Amino acid sequence: MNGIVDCNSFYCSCERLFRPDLWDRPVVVLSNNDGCIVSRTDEAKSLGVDMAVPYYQCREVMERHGVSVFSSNYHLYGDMSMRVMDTLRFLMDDEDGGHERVEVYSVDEAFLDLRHIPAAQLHEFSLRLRTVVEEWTGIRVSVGVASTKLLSKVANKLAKKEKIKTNCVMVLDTEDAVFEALQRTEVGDLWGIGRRYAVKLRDYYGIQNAWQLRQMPEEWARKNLGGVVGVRLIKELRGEPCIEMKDPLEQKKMIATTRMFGTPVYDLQPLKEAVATYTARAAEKLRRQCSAAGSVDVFVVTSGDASGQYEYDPHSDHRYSILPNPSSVTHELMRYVLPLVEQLYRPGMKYLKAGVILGRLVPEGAIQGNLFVPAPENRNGALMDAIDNLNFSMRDDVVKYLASGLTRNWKMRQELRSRRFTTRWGELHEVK
DNA sequence: TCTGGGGTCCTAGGACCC
DNA sequence: TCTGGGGTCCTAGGACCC
Repeated sequence: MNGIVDCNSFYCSCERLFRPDLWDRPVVVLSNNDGCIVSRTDEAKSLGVDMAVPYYQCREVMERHGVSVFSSNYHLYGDMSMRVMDTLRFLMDDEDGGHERVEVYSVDEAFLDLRHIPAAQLHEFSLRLRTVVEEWTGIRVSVGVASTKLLSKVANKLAKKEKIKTNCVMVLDTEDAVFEALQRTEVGDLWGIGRRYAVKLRDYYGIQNAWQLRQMPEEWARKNLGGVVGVRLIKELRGEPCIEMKDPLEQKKMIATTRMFGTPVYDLQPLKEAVATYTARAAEKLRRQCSAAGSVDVFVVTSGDASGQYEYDPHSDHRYSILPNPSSVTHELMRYVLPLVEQLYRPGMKYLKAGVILGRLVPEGAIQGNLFVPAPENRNGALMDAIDNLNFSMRDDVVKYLASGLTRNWKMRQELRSRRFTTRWGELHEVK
């Protein structure tokens, strides 16, 4: 059997850890740039605060009801995530590095391979996971268990919907249980069915719930639900596992760093500084997984012109270069990135966002030589190591490239961020 | 004034090869 | 005069996830 553990309102739960006064109060956390709602507690949800809604649209309602609002504090969430995952690995007896039973799927979710747990003990074991994780980390989780990943996601969602009745744990171990769960699951709530497909299924095919979808033939899914993706979805609904546990050592195939600007940018210089900064960040991620990039892609998003258009009507444009030799050295990447910014720049435009995407990644140890271009003599590995170590140990960017700029007026807004309680000495929780 | 960031997988279609 | 069939590789774009 397969399980999934999912933290309840993860970002909000992290904020509550250090604010016990908010324990039963409505809380939300905002995306970068304080743009929209990315996490909300049940209390906020019942006030009608929806997920992914722009902050400015529900600000008034939230103020009226005294909702506590936080900017994203990724230092805190990242650290808490590690603690939760470590706890799961311990409880799953997953420490010897052999076959991995815990697959970290996102910052707040992990799939579990439960084949070693006897069927009769699955429920008790899941309850134990839930209880111990809460005791050790303070984070409450929900557990769903079933024969496939997709079905365990269904179980998890239902467990979370009826926390009191289920104690945040649901095991679908009989045909009847699966039937009932799928009947109660709207098709748009299924993992793999997004907004587009949900509308199509409901309006065009009259399919409302997951059980109805399960009755559809595979060939129909191949035609109308994204090819093999749709077929896999139907099979998983029927209890036939098609989505394997992923190898945790797999490397990323692309690495991106992209940001909205805190305030719009109009000039070339700050635009270049921002993109240079993103390049440095992306290159760090690249080196952390010991890869080198064979291509760089820069994109910008504009809206109207500098005269101040009213409507929000974003347009994006991009340019890319293929590197003669894959590289992971920040300033080598910048040498290809910055001319692309100049190509993209149009005076008088209002820039809202920009980003860098590193592609064609290869393992650093095995960079293929280019027959026609001599490899750079010094690969600057030691310099990059030194910068990475400094920046990592001091946490902030103490060493940076001049191309990244010094003033950084375009940096994102984060006006409501809590302290980095668990990762900064200077921001530790104080007990009086 | 104003809507995040970082990924994955898949398909269609064009260019090119023999 | 007239123009196949089979294959690969690449890119753009769509859909999805959290």
